[in-house]
Amino acid sequence: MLEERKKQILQAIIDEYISTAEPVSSGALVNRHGLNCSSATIRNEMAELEKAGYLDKPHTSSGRIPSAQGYRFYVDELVKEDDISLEEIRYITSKLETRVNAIEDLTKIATSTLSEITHYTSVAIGPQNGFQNIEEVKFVLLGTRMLMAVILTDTGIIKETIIKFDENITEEQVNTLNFIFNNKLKGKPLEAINKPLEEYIFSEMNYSLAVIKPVMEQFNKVVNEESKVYLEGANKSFELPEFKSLEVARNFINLLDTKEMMLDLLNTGFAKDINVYIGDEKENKKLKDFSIVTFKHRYQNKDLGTIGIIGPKRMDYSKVISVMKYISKKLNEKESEG
Amino acid sequence: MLEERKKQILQAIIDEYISTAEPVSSGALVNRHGLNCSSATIRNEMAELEKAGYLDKPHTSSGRIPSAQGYRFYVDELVKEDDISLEEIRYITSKLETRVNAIEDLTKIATSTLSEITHYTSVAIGPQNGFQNIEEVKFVLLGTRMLMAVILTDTGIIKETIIKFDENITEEQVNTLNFIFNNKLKGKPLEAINKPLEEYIFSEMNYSLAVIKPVMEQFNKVVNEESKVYLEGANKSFELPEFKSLEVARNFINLLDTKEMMLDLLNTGFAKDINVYIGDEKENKKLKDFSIVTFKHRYQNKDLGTIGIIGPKRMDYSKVISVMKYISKKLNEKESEG
DNA sequence: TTTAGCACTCTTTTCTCTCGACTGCTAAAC
DNA sequence: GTTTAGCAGTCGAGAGAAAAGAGTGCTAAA
Repeated sequence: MLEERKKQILQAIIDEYISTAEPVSSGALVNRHGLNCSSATIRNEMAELEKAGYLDKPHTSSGRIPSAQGYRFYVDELVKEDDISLEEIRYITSKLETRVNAIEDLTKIATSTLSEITHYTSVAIGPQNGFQNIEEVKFVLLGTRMLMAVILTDTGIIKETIIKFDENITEEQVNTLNFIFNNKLKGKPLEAINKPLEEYIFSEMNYSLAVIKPVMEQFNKVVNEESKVYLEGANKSFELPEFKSLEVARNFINLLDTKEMMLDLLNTGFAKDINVYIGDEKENKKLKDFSIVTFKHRYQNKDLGTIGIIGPKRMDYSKVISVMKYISKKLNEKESEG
Repeated sequence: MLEERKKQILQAIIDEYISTAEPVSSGALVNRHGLNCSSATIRNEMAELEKAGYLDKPHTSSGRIPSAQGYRFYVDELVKEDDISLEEIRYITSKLETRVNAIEDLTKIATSTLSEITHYTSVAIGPQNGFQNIEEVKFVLLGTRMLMAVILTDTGIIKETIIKFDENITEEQVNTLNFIFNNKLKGKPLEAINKPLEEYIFSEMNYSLAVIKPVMEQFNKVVNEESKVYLEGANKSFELPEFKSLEVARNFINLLDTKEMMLDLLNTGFAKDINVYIGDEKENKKLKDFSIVTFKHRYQNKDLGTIGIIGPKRMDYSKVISVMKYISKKLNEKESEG
């Protein structure tokens, strides 16, 4: 709907603003981007782009900055999705080739690599419990009054928890627990660990309450606990000019430090492979100065967690999206091998 | 060595500065603290305290602020060690009564409680591996090609790790592993997991390399991995006036974000129960504007980790030290019970 | 030894002025 | 019809000056 030249100019303005963080003037555009017209022509076009809502002006006699709508158009239509160098590809590949034993470690490596390459702050959370099925449950006696329970799910995520008892536990009791829980839970979603199960075991199995009660309590905790938030490169954001504003810096810290907020931000809205939320598109006032880009760490359509970047609205979307696409692809390949 | 009145005045100045963050004038002291003399007298005393090195003056016509030496004297001689209310005692007690299964969880609860009460940023790390002895090692088969190894130490810390294999593992092999490792490691310090052990098992036990190699690799990782840094209330610090300075804020973020630095800060120097490092007393330029107060989470002289507070030099030492003392005591009682 | 009083110092705030960067518009050129 | 040169007008950033205010140090008296 925008004429070709308007698109070009809009792209040039946003690119310029992304790299300088300063309002962009008509003169600067003509100088630094190969546009075949004069600054006066640019000024006319800019005025129209502003009228159409793609640009803002901090004050009458200043250059233009992109509006929220401008960024949105840029992300939807103008972004380069292969803005990634050979060197970066090599670096990512080498990082992701690290042999890991726990799948969460792979998410962590991907997250820190993402931050290293983009120089923004990256975050990750594990998968939501809801979408995981139990493959196996194992109880192990530690000492005489302590059990470790290990729950293996079909995503490869392993949850382990420790259960303490007031009386000694026998090997036989451990075996019974193993039998009961595998019998009832194998193949079921994690949510099968709930009150009805507890009641069933109490009544039908007629099994010692002193043993089963602490186990169920702890299992419930594991199922209901929030996933951990993994954060990388928080300090990098503080080098950016927008963080000179105390309010912006404080909002940022607040955001990162509020686990519920991070979980909420990373857990909603996955219409596309890569999802971009510009400013307060997520209806969160604290986000007004920031953008969030997320993708799901997936394997065979199983959710292994969410990885994201949180940075200034003026973030290098092309680079971030390109790198994410590549990492996402590599993660998938990696899983398939092993 | 300081006359009584000088001490009183120094205390009043530091108390005042701690609560206002503004240079303290002679007038303000007379008004707000019950000193039986005029502002002129105070001015004379202040001049002497400054000459003796306890106070600084930002500029000729301003009030005084404590110098590093002033804070040091305050912490060593003037601090109130029971600056804790009944309400706070109740809150701490209730928090620490939470039944936990893993000891690390207790450290975490203590850390977050500390931050909640003092309103400063608190940090914690687990114990150093060096001081722990192995009580038991257990291998558990998960699926067909995966083992979980659990190492139980005498501090109650449980380390678990996952080991993946390229070929199937039999129950018999698991039993052999359990036998070998318990045999060699029970009662030994964690560091017994090292090259010589590996070589011994290779040569003397003549046990399949395909099995033992991944196990030793993963064990080595566990023994050598750095402890996790647990952080609570980073955003609270940003409400403080000193964080209006961009440089201070940046240094702070940098500090918290650099794991090695945090480990270093929390792992050295435990002459007393509670250790206070004012400004760059720890020879770290980044700390110039901050103070750190730490204590060891101990049980029967076993190190269960370190808990600390990192805040502005102008921190409420009396409150921080009092709360820490109480939490430390409670942690000890708690362990003794159960 | 303490205190009142006052001159002096230095910061903070406010105001004004100038400089410079851009824009928007008009009128001419293509 | 579109593009461009030119120029008036707008606004912010920065420099300086001036005034206000907070506090000290010193002197001399209590």
